[in-house]
Amino acid sequence: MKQHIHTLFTHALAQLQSKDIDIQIERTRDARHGDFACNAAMILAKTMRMRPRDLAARIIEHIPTDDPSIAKVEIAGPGFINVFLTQQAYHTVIGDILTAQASYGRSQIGAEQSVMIEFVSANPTGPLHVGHGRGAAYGAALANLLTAAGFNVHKEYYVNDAGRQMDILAVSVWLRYLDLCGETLTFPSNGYQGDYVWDIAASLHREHSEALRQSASAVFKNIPADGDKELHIDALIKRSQHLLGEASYRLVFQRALDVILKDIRHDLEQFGVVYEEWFSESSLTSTHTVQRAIDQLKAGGHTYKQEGALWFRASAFGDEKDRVMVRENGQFTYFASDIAYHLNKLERGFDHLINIWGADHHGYVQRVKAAMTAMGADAKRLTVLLVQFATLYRGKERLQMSTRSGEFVTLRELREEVGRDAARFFYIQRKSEQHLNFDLELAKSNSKNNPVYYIQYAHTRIASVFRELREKNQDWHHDKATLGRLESKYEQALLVTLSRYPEVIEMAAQAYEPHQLTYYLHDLADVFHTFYDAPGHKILIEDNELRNARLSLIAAAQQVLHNGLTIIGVSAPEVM
RNA sequence: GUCCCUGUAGCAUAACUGGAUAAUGCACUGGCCUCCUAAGCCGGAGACUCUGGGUUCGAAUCCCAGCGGGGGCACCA
Repeated sequence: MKQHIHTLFTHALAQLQSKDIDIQIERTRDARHGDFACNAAMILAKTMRMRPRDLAARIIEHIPTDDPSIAKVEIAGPGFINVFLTQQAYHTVIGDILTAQASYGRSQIGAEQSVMIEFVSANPTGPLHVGHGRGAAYGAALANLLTAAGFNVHKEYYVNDAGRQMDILAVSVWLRYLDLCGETLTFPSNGYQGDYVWDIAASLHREHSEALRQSASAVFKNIPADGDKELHIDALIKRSQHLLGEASYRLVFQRALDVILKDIRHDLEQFGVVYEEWFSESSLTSTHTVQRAIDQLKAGGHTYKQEGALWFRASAFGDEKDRVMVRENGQFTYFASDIAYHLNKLERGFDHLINIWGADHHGYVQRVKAAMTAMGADAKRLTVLLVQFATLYRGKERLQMSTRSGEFVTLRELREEVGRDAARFFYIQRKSEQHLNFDLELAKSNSKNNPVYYIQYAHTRIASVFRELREKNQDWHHDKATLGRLESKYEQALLVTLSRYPEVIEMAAQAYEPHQLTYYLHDLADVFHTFYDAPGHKILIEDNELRNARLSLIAAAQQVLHNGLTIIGVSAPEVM
């Protein structure tokens, strides 16, 4: 609809001047200003040396008067051109919705371009906590939104299964295992202390009995004191690898990784978040992609050696300073893997890359883009969306979240406490760059006033009407000839809101802002509830024609509620 | 110190990305169930959009300065 108006104005302007002008058509806030407004006259007034209202009058002359969707066109205020639509224009919306069904609102702006969205990608060193939930909900909703906008979306989780944190996890598990074997030891303060570590250790103990046992004194002999936490844990890693030997260490390491990854995957599935691919960081090393990325940068002359380390000249590409890729001890940095990962993404041929990162990764954006540029890629293909932290409160008390100390609140706990639908909705209700205060007590105690239930309830009420209709054995089929009976302001408001849906999808997708959809759905539910409760607006009435017209209307509303809720990952229940 | 995000009713957030009278929920308050689900509806009160300049026909939105909140500035991941 909006597109149609846009086309009419573009043609009208083309007849007034030769240049192509990018005009804006907007929904009006106030019904007295019509349905759509165009501000072209005010913007062009200066360059055309005319008064805005005079220019508006000339533009209107070139709007066809016989267009079936336009009732009238007016000039208002400083030079707005307001467009009023005909009833007929709105009636076609219902037919569109009922015909297209689940695909109503799908747009072609994506033009089948491929987009890869990488999100969550939490280290597999413990269960997901509530902070990860935000990235999960946001990423999944954004992926659905982009799909609806006509993009080919590929969702991916980058598994950091290499590196020191994983070794710390493996050692943590092994030490707990030794404890279960009856060894007496002091657990390193830098180790992972969550209960899940005990669980993994217990499973190892059940399966391998004491086969992996070493004496605590052998493990801790000559290990630097825990006063220097980093030194202490690093020494323990080396000692564990030495005592266990390659194969056994690998066994402990792999067990920890498998259990946690399986848990994360399960957790996300329960949260309604599924991926096309779980990409392993260590595969980058085994396929020599890291080395290849480094060689490519070397060949381009973007590296240098200093103090035994290999540096990438990131500062030459807009980063604050140069970055190390290969450490003095010969190991790749995390950054080196990251460059390789992005090289791999580029090679897979995606048109757009989207990374959803926590705000703490802010410093990484520039350097990754710098590396892409240095490798000859267009850094604009990569969009990094930073999601601010979610802070969890229980009443006034702010809860601490640290995977290391094990005192975090997990995503699973949150889901069990407030429910999947409410959690998904709350997470994306605000802009991603806005801080999120999540008060558990409020979410629980106020669950009846929850906006998500308000929207779902609208869907349920409609389902209930159709249940009633079936019970009465009454027949209904959409007949556009009856739509003329929809004359009240309540019915009109519903029609207007329903017609906005495709525009909302496009705007939300283009701005990467799923929260726009949550607000729209609340609007739609609001307009529906008002209609439903308005005097004289009962749906199942004797007047067949009006009844059928209203049934068409609410069937369309139900479809749009369903479509929108599906995109944000919330269920559309038949009964509540 | 520097870079990024941010400041809107008591609280939490919107504002079609520069448009017309700043919207929604919670909290507060007055009404509505012989009626398709009251997880609902109708009404009331509540805002100098942090401050001071600037750009514009028009600013919560853009620019500059200041004040407050969060985050980043590793041969950690």
